[in-house]
Amino acid sequence: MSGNPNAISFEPAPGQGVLGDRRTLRRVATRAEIVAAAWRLVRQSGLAGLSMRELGDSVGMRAQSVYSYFSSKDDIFDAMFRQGYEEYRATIGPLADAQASDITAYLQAIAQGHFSFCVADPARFQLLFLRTVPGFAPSAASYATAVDALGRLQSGFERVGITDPQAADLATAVFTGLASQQLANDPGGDRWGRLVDRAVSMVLTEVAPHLLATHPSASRERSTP
Amino acid sequence: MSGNPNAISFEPAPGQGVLGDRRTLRRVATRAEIVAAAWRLVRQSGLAGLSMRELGDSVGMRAQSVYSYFSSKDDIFDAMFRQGYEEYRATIGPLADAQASDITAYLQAIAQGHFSFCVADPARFQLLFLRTVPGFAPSAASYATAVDALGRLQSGFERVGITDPQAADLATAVFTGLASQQLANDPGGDRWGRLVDRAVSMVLTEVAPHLLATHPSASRERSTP
DNA sequence: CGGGTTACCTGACATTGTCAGGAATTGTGG
DNA sequence: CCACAATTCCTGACAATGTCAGGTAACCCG
Repeated sequence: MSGNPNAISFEPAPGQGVLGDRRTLRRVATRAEIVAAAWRLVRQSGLAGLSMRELGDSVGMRAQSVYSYFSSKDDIFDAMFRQGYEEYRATIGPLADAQASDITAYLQAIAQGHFSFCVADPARFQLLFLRTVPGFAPSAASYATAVDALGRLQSGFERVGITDPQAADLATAVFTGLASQQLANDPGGDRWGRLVDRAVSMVLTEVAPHLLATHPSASRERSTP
Repeated sequence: MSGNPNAISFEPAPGQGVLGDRRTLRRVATRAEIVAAAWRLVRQSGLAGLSMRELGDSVGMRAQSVYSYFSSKDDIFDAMFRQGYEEYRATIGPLADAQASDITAYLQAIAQGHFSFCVADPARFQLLFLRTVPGFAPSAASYATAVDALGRLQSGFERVGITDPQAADLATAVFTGLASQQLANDPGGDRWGRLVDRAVSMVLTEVAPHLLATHPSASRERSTP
């Protein structure tokens, strides 16, 4: 069973000593290299433009050899999906953990971070948030990563008083909707990006007006013509 | 030049009399039949799953024969894009033209219509609003149709006092964002659909509070636990 | 230095969008 | 009515795709 070429393992064979993971090390490095190359290609040709041949070329091997690292193209997307959400977590987490004295400023930082993350890499946004790749569905493990990462957003919302799940859904829809519109209708511009702060105050007024009332000065920041 | 097989014309040859559009009639009918079949296939296999062979089969011809009606696959997407926005116009137009005595109810009808239209056909939503098809970009004519259709939404917004372009952008982002989240994270459910009315009142409060103030009873509708 | 695992390769297959060229159908003018 | 012209649809073929099967060379351990 350990010789099954279909079993893509990137953990050392069980029962093996501390040594011998020289190969394993090299293996995970190559996997990472492939995923990095995939991101590179995807950024310039779109998600659907990712070609196994090209991917192989860009890491110096034949397309078929990639299959000893990933069981299929979707498996590569899965690794990208996971990594994308790890990046997301790394982006949003610190913002969500930050000082939240000024509710509006706090949520603005999160919303801006979310928006920037989305528009910074359209292909990534499409993979993580749009579920638009032909037959791709994340594996359970990758999905768990996604849930965890989005949980950080959620907990950020909670800290500003958005505890109602429906309110949180509304907030994510607003912020993700801005990014989506930006990418679809004005890529490279800021037609929707400049609305983020306004959207924040809109959402806060809707879902947590009581908290805003205690900081009446906070919602005035966008009134510079 | 009139014998150029690459020229896909669905207008009668210039200089021809009133008769002789028998062929032309048949031609546009077949084109429509092809587009209809394409929608059917796309609805069950996704946008990227549309195959020329399958499409040909489903209208009773070979894939290559489709090329005498459409110059390429993208050309078919273009026709679908156009038709999709004509449907959108037919959906939103009447709602935008309706009586607008109760501002909130009026905008709710539009928002619900928009949302229903989006989630009714995920493939269509993707084609019209997400711009996620590999190399596709709408032709100038189809784009004009889209602009016109979206203009109806815009004019609906204007009738409830959303005249600021930025406010309109914000509103479309909110409503389209809800649909996008619904399709990506809870297809078939209504986790985001039930937030539409709430989103309407949120948007109105943000962009046209003065108008809401004159109808204070209108924004109370969602307070049923 | 053997033996087994691993890394990569070549070859092949089905499927894709699309071009080139031929046959059959159709509508029109003499 | 019939020949000409246009159109409709076909068959063949090409390059590119994702992926399977099987072979060879490199590595690591005892």
